[in-house]
Amino acid sequence: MNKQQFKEMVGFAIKRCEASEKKLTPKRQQVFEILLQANKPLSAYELTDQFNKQINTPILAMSVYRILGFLESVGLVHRLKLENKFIPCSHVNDDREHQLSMFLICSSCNKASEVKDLNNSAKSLFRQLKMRGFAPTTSQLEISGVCFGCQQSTANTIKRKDKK
Amino acid sequence: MNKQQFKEMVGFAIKRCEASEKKLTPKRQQVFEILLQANKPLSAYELTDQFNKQINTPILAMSVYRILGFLESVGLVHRLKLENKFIPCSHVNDDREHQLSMFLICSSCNKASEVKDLNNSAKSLFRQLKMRGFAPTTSQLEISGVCFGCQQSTANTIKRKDKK
DNA sequence: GCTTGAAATGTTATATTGTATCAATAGTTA
DNA sequence: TAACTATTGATACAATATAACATTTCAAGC
Repeated sequence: MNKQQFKEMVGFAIKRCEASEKKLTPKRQQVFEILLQANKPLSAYELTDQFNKQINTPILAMSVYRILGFLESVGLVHRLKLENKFIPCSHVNDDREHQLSMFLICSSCNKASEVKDLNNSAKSLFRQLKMRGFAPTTSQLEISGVCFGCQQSTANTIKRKDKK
Repeated sequence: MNKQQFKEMVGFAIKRCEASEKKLTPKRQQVFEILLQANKPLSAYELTDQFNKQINTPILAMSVYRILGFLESVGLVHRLKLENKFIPCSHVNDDREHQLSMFLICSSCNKASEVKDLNNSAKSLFRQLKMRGFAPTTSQLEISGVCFGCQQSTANTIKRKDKK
């Protein structure tokens, strides 16, 4: 994430909080910023450690949990249940209500990306379930796998091995 | 789950372990049976408590974790990440390799059911992702929502309220 | 200015979930 | 029987998460 994007995201957070008349206090903003900089999901405790390394007003894990709860409640952060970690919501410049997000979690590099429900595949899956009597409320599908970059490097590694 | 089904499931577990040349020890079988009887997902500690209520040879949570790990490794138990709980695999009489399971978790009654990927909806979702560069390895989709039974009772409750 | 009430944060304690480690035991094989 | 392996016991501890109450901050109204 470059500086420009970072600023955009922070600006979005400020806007979002103003819109819902909630306060983005310094610590709340700092927690959000650390999550942005991390570039991968962080656990609450990893976040706490990072906070205390970077910022001179110390914070306790308890507060981090509360702040993460707040950020989640205003839709700025998502909690990944597969890993008990947190990532910032990626929908800057997109105030539409979150329909259905998918989180693609790479088991190789541990990064996660939030993607839209392309082709409404997930939506149609949910429709199937509904037709059969189960009414989904999940708004978040978490899928682990291997991202494009890691597939490439694995392929290269194998190639190199072959050459020997 | 009736007695007949229960016996079938236990029989399946025995068969499955024999097939993979692993031992289904008494405790392993008892843990599996408790999970069957529970009729809903249990956490490792809930399972431990239940075990110690029902069975006179006490067990520690540590052992329960190990046994759950074993049962998972032979495909008799699934771990639901959404809730950190465990349920028995429902695929009795079905030795095919587990392709893709979906777990429908009711947030009202807390029961969970494992369903097949009807219409290959999930499969086609995964295909979409693969085409876009992400290779899913998840074999388990967890979806929370409200089951049919609970939808009915909620509807009835609302009706009753309306009458007043 | 002061006060007061609500929201945020600090602080401590504790609950819950999960793993590491080494000892003891049981079951199997030579 | 001896020796090896797998299983389980037992203790400790790590990691994740919440409860409860105290303190601070800060805006609203006097």
